[in-house]
Amino acid sequence: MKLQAFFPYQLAQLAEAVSRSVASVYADRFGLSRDEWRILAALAEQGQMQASDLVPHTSLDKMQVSRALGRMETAGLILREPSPEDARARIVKPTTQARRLYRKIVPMVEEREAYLLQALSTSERELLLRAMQTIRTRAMEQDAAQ
Amino acid sequence: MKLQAFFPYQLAQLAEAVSRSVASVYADRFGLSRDEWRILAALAEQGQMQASDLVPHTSLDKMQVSRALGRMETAGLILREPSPEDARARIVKPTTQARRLYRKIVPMVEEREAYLLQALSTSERELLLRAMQTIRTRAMEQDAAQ
DNA sequence: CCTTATTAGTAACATCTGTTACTATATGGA
DNA sequence: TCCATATAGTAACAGATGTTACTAATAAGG
Repeated sequence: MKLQAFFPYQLAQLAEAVSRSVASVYADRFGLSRDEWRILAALAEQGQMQASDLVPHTSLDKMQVSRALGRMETAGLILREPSPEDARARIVKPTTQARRLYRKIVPMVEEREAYLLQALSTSERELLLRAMQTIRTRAMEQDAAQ
Repeated sequence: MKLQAFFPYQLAQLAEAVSRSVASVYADRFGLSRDEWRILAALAEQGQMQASDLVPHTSLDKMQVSRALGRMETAGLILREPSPEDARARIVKPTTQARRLYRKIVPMVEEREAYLLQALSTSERELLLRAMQTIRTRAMEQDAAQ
């Protein structure tokens, strides 16, 4: 078997390169971790929600969310208020600063995304995204089987 | 911006799902980490080499290689002998046990790989791989620019 | 109600990982 | 030859991450 030709290996390489490329926007320039960036995006898109709702929106686990929120609170990016509906939960709200930061980052990462996909035609892009979805479903089937 | 539709996010999800799926073979069943698996594959394919040569063959950095080799030596998967050509380096050789393990794992991960790609036609698969290569090149351009 | 199970969130510990820097050896000019 | 620079490999520290388990609060069934 040739490792270099092994699909999961190639995919890991690609994902790492792309992740690094996008992180150079939100991490290097704005000091956000990937998890913080995801949470920022989810809150800016969806508005306030409690931490447990961030889990499905960001594909992070609850500990990653809890830690990222702690850092973001310190950095003044979020506020946490008691939930009137559930005394265990707290409502997470992005601050004005967070919204401003998000609006600053979005065009930059979108440009980066566009650049990466620019070499493909529209139909190639569509096929790529469909293939990714298909493969992901298959990959997840297996561990859902446990 | 919709996080769920953001290409780097989707790609990270896919890579994680695929990685998990393949790791369920070499990790859960044989106790290998991803790094150890890559080194095992490189050594089984290419034969003996020194640690620094494993770096380009596995896309790991030298510290990851050093640590994985330490564990693999303990586990009886490799031997390290002084290099006659360079007193700083040591030649890394897979043991018989390692080769046996590798031959056992290969068909299993290949089957898993085949399953993942089975839903695509040959031409779709080719396009996917080409697109992956193209995008990776673009993603790496940027940080090579520093 | 009441007791059992579940959920939200975090603490605490162990492990893993990234980074820096160090030792030993090798290489490449002046 | 000698000094500056580079390379192979690892140690050591700091910070990140995964796991377990805990507290507080809610839900669910008898």
